[in-house]
Parts: sequence; structure tokens; C-alpha cells
Amino acid sequence: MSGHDAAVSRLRAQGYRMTPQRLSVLDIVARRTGHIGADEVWNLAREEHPYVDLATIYRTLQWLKGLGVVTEVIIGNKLHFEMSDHHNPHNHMVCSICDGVQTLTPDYLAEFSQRLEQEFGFSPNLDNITIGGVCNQCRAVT
Amino acid sequence: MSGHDAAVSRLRAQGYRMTPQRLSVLDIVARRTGHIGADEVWNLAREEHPYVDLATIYRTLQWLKGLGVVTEVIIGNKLHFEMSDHHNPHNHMVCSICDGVQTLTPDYLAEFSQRLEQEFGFSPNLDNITIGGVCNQCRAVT
DNA sequence: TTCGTTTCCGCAAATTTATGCAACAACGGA
DNA sequence: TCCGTTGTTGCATAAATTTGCGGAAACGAA
Repeated sequence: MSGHDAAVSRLRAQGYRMTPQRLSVLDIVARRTGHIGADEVWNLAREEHPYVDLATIYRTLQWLKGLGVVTEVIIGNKLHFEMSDHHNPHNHMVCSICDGVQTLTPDYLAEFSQRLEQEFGFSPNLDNITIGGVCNQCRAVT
Repeated sequence: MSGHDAAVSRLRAQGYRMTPQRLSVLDIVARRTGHIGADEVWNLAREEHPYVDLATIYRTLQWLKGLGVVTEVIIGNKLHFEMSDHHNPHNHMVCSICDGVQTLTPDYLAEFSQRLEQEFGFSPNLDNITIGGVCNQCRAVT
């Protein structure tokens, strides 16, 4: 179907079972341009498979995140997800006032990341990092 | 009594009411060297004031965080807190395997922060940022 | 196609954190 | 010291996410 066929094959090759629930979640996240909340994934998934449980959605999303297939974006107190694009990776800046999201190339984090690695031997996982703060417009209003 | 008297006076001067609950939370966090979980704060607070509600603990902690009095550290899926030390500020690196915490001077984040500000007009709030990743020892074991 | 192993899911309940509201109490003023 | 205003709390409840467990189903092997 869509562009996540490669991901599906890869997961299957790795020995994971591709259940309808997992395919559905993957499909829903892939079809959406931009991020989508866990609850919204659930609602869409239930249209196809009315019995899917919210716990499965969360489990699947965390599983895909751990495998680098999806990226987590923390918006307010809720988790959102989007397909990871390894050809065009980016992080997120989320405004704590308007919940607006801007993207950021990881170049900005590269130097920081290398220093942590070299000076502390700490390997940061910056793939799923969300930078909180206040955006331009919201600051102007205040 | 301890070194958080200044904070108490300042908060009072700013018009906030210093209730026994708030004093107790402040005391508990200040007395602990290092971070402490919200649930643990609650348990200790109840020893002194058996009626305090967990909601009050969370509200107070978030309030103190917003005022820069305490710093939030995300460990696993739980929130921990410690007194902010503005003379000696630091961020945290948390290992996702062993939950170990290392500290980090904000110098490492300064350049990054400035670039976000200059190039995007985005004011990141890095005071309460927690960097996730894998520490030296845990990586060695794997 | 059937079977067996082993992973995965639905269900229920627990955990962690947040919020609406009426009663309460902190603290400046009389 | 007492009072009134108004910020805070306790209580109840909701929201968001995670986890344990027994049954179900995916998928390779026969």
C-alpha cells in the first residue's frame, strides 16, 4: 500500500508478528502527514477493527518507537507520534503556550551529543527528544 | 530552618500564601540531597500532616517548578524533584537502563539554546530538561 | 493443511498525574 | 485581635498511560 511496506517487511524479517492491529497502527500513523495522538490512533483503528484495545495501541506505539519506526512528540501532557524519516530526520520544538510544533534538523544537537559521548561516555537518545519552550508569536503577545 | 528560608521569604513577599502543606513540601525536598519522587514526598508529608492530599503535593511541586524553586527530573515514567541551585545550576542525564542519574552543567546546552533563540525566535526552557540515553556502564554490559 | 510454539492481545485493574468545585484558612487591614 | 478577601486545599473524579494474566492467533514446521 503506502510507503511503509519496507518497514513491515523489515519487522517481519526480524521475527516480529505482524498482526492486523500492528498493521493498522502503522498504516494510520503513516497515512497522517504530521503527528497524531494515541487516542486518535485508537479511534481510527477501531473503525477497521472495532475490538482493538487502547492498551494495544499504546503497546504498539511504544514498540514502534523503540524500533525507530515512529518518533514520539510530547505535546502538553499527551504523546503524539509520527513516522520516523531517516532520510530527513528532525526533532521538535513545542510551544508550551499554544502547543504549536516546529521542526528542527538534528544538526543543532550534533555538537551537543558528541560532547556528552566524549566527555561522559553517555550515549544520549535524541531521536525522540522534544524541546519545550515558548515560540515567537506567543512571546510577542505576553 | 534549613537553607530554603530565603525561598520561603521570597515566595511570601511575592504574595503567595505559605501554608503548612507548602512549607512541608519545600522542607522535604530541601532536606533530601538529590531528587525525590512525588509519591515519596507525599509519604513524608503525611507523617507531619496526615490529611494532606496527593493532589496538593502534585500542585505544589508543579507550582514550585514553575517558579524555578525546584527542578523536575524525569526518571523512567515518574517525575522526581530537587531544589534548584541557581549558584550551581545543572541538568540531568538519565540512563534508560539502570535509571542512574548524572549531572551536567548547562554550559553544554548554552550554544544550542542560543541558536534556537536566534534562528527561530524560540525560547527553549531547558531548566527542567532531562536527557535520556544509555550510560557508560550499561553500554559496556550490552 | 494442520499443529505446536511462542508471541501478542483483550480485559481489567493499577499507576501516575491533573482538574473542578465547595469549604477552608492565610494574611493584611480595621 | 478579629474580619474579610481571595488564594489554597481536600475530596472526588477524570485523564493518560502502563502492566499482569489467561486466552487467542501468527507463522514456521511437519
